[in-house]
Amino acid sequence: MTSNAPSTPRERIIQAALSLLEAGGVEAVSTRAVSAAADVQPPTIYRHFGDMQGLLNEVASAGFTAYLESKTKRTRLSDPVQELRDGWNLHLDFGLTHPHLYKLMYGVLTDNSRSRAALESFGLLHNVLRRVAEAGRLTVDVNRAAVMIHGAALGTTLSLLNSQVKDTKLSDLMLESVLNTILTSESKPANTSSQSPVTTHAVSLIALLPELESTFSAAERKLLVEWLHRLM
Amino acid sequence: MTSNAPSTPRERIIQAALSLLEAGGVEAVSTRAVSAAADVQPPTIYRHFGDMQGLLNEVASAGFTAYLESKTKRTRLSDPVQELRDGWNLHLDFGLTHPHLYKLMYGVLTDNSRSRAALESFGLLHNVLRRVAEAGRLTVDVNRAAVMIHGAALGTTLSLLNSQVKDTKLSDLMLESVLNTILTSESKPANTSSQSPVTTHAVSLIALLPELESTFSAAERKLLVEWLHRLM
DNA sequence: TGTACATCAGTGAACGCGCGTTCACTGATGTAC
DNA sequence: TGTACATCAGTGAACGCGCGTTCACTGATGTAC
Repeated sequence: MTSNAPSTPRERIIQAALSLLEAGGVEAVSTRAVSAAADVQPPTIYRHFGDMQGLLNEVASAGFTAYLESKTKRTRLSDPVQELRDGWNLHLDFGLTHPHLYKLMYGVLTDNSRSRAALESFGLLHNVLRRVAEAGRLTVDVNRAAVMIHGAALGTTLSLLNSQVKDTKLSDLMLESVLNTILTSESKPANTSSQSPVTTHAVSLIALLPELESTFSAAERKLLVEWLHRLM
Repeated sequence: MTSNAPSTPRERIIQAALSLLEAGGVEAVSTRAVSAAADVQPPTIYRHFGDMQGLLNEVASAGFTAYLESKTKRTRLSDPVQELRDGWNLHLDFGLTHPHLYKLMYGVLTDNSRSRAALESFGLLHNVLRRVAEAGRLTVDVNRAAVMIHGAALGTTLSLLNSQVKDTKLSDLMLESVLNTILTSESKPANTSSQSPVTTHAVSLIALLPELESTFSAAERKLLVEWLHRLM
């Protein structure tokens, strides 16, 4: 299992902190717990990272880098918009598989400005968007586009993390909403905002169904709702 | 200044906790600090709220309610879409003026599910969206629309809180992006005729049914058509 | 109306604990001459 | 090559502190008869 355990104290400390973070959240990362798990005395942490906050910063950065490296497929594609989509999916996947690390990275937990790792990821997003802009496909300022995409990704990720039932289409809908706003029309996705009219009518009917008390029996109503949902 | 200081210990405790929260974040809300500020002994907190978590829950709820009440203009408008926009702006304003309370409410800080206050606000959103759906202007399921709007609002609020430079147009762009996805085009409202909207949707669905070759079995289709006819 | 009793909000003091951090140290490694 | 010295990563032990929580209590208020 831990065959390739890192050998230097510094690496062991970061690894131990990362494990504690993923398992129990940022509150589980204490100097005592870390030093015990890394088989080191507490002062060693201070020698390497200055203080607890320095360690957390390093953990965020290391965790993010490790995740990025594990996804080596992330090459530069010819189509920057496709790269944008890939990056979005990568962002969500990262957040959903590493919730505590994710929250630490994006400074949601503290008042601190974002971690180095967050700035790095924001830089990647910026670069892709610049290429989109160079291709003449962006309708808004690069920075504004970056903030929009990042905000949408953040909100979507946190919503999915907090919700019990995962809406698998949520992520796609959110991305297409934003792309629809920031991309020129020729590069817009085919038909997301204007979903098939069938869906619209089904949605409306379901909403109006309670008014139709006497039209259907309970059993009929149940089956009808089920069918209408099939159309959405 | 504090002319109208609440008199009961319970009120004083909640007020004190709220003040500490707004001033120094959730970490500043300790039993010691609260009891000192409320001029009460620590055990009084336990008598009223069970434990620290209970107090925080109450604080989130009270703070949110107080904010909502301060915005009494929030009446039921004839246009639910306008109400949606108002609600969005209210959400962002709340988050930006009460960052710590906001983060506490929406459970971003902990693994806990959302607070009672968050559920309440989500319920309000749900209600407005149901009216939008009834007006035939929603292209997606009510719940999905609610999750999308909430996610976008959350991400936008947190992004603005974390960023140094506030992009004042960000909020509007995000809202319009989502609305563009979940609303039907406003220029062609679903019910122009004098027919009841139910009839319109039923007619439209029946007309579109032939496109849905694979969605229903022959028997299902037959029954569905019969039911839709009942609505005409 | 007066007495005896129950209820219970709030008090005062203390508990044990884990926290971040610091101090004086040791002992291995590298460097100058 | 050998010796003397500087550097510095890591140790072992301890610091003071504020934390959430608990205990036994007091004294005011309400209620039964």
